[in-house]
Amino acid sequence: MRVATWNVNSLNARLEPLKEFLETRHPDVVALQETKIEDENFPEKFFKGMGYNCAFKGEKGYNGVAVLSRFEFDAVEKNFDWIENGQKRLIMVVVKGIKIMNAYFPHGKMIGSSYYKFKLDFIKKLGEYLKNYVSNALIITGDFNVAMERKDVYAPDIMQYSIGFSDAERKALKELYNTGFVDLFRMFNEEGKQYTWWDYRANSFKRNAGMRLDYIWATKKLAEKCRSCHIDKEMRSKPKPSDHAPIIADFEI
DNA sequence: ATGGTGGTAAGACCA
Repeated sequence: MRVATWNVNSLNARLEPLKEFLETRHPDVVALQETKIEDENFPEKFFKGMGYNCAFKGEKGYNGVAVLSRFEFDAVEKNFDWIENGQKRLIMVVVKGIKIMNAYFPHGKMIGSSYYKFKLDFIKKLGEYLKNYVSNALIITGDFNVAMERKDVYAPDIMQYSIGFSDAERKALKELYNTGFVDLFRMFNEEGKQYTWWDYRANSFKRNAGMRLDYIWATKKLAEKCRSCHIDKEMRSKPKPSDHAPIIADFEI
């Protein structure tokens, strides 16, 4: 079973690259973030035609999450208003007996801002919710908007004072992680300078000035069945890319 | 590299 995640930065703008991704990578389940599309306009038939069932929750212009799956959904849960405060950031599905939480964490804007406090609160509440399920087969994936370690950012000494790598954000994410997850990418690759996001500006991709903000985490027993996990950097190098690269994980399931 | 680019939507806002 192949699971992927990708912040597409607008589904409409990324339909062609996403089509190519599905046709060449053959994922079974794909978690998408920043779809920026309301449910009535979601191109469900387009994906159905490619063999994917769709679960989605979106809004116009901002946020929005979706899951594409070759397997039937055993369940779809969208009611996380107490965590996301009306923003469309969380959708959870069950496929093949595995719970998959697809999350688009808040950006936080500026350290100390109300957006920042909302981000920290979001991570805390999400952790409290997922704690109930960590003894089972559970995946949390998506754009977490926080880099975990110094080697996950291109300039750690400077960036510890900027959004996405501040102490409080890293601490909050570490607490969520320590409830019982394994970072699948780090199971196979301990090297630094392995990023999932590069700013569109300032030639960041060519300079590899990026951050590792996107993850696929699995609970421990499920992680033991993971055979590979890599960042699909090629999708970031193509024309009209998202600013994020997909991540792909393969399970012996 | 404190400026840059890109998406949405029609002037800013968000990332």
